[in-house]
Amino acid sequence: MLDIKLIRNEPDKVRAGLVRRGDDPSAIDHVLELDSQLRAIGTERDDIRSEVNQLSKQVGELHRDGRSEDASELQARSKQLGERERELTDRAEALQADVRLALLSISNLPAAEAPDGLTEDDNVVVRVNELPADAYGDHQRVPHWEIGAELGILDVDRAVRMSGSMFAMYRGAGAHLLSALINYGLDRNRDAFEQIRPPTLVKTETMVGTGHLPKFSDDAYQVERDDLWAIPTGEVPLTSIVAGEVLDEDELPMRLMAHTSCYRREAGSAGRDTRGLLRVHEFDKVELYAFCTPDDAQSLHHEILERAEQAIVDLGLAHRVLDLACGDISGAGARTYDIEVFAPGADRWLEVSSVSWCTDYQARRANIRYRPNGQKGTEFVHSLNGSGLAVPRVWAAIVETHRQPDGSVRIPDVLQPYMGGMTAIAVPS
RNA sequence: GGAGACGUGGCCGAGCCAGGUUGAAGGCGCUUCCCUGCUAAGGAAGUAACGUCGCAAGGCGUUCGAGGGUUCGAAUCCCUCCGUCUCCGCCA
Repeated sequence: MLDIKLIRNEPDKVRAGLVRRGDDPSAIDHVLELDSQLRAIGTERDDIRSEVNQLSKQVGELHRDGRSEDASELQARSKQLGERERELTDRAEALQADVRLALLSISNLPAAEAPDGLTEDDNVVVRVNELPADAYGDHQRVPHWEIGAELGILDVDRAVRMSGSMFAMYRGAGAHLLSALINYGLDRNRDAFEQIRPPTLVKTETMVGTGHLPKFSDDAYQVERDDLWAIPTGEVPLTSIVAGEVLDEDELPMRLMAHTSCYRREAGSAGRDTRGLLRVHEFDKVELYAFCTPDDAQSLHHEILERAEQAIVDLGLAHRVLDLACGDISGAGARTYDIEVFAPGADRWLEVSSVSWCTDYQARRANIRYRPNGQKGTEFVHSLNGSGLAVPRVWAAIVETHRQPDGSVRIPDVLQPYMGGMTAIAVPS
């Protein structure tokens, strides 16, 4: 969430930022109104509390001096003030909740460098490593679900039978390719990122802390009986690792990565992209994450982007990088790059990574701070996240791109060590 | 799942079942200064976060796992929840 002080001091700047996103700037006026009421009531309440504290202290002294009789008048007055105090506290708490709610619904301000525009058509293509349309042979123009069935490496039908639509099951070399991709994704970042294997079921308050609730409750799987939620992304536990903590500056930047399953109900996209692996309820992902000082944020942002991008390039896939327009950046982000790979069989670009710089927006909500060296006090950290590798779509792009005229699928060189030296997945005889 | 013990400031650890100058003793760590060929040792002072008011100095408020309750007043009493530890049971 945004800093209420920023909204107070520079409301026009905040409004301008929201307008760039296409959001309604009047939310700011609402917050300011609530905030000024809250402060007025808070001041009055604090004054009364102060008086009650004074009186109580005096009562204590009287009791100690053996003059308990003289205390009753003070006690009566204090009790009376207490009623008023309770009243004001109730109102203050209600207002506080309102302010927080209003604040939570306001998105992060886009970075100055983020491209203008409100829709995905305004996204700026930063880099393309695209082959001409006629570079793909007919053998590559086969969708992965057909290839998967032919080679016996992807069994959607049986997955659907046991779990319903939009679930998938990998078999044999297909499953091997899946685990290879995961290990490949982790190993390339092991030089700088600490690997985490977090829980994938988390408490309600954890989901709230990262902003995935209540806003996206329809899109998350809930285990009601135990009040747990299946994580929609590794970002949830990774953010929560240091939630509420004050870090030493020496601990920053803190770079974390995790391979987790991710669970999404995809409630808003029922009926869309239902074929194969384009959109599934449960998928594997290697997530890269970093907490850092504001000074380091932009260079880290580019580093994570480069790591995610290079992983795709080394797999021999056509890809492009988009600098998202203000209106297309998700709520917590100030600037986001998307990486898309081209899947020739499905004949479309697939988003495989979204690398976001969240400034201190996420940290403020999750209350993650650090102590700047040589200064007193604390500052909120900046947080960055990006998919190192979203497995199913990359799997799909590999299978389609590297399909050979004889129907076999060549394993990219960089993955062969992860598959016991296997160079291709052959057509069953 | 059953029985018990516990949860205090950056850390350790008093206080809690005698509720009132306890935002919290003492120690460690850290910062500054003094002493000192260097270092070590020693001495002095300082050392939470957040909110709010104020140009500032500073004032006020909140926080002793979380949330409620009792009271003029709660780290201290009561209730609920979360977590940790020990024992028993159960099970990968």
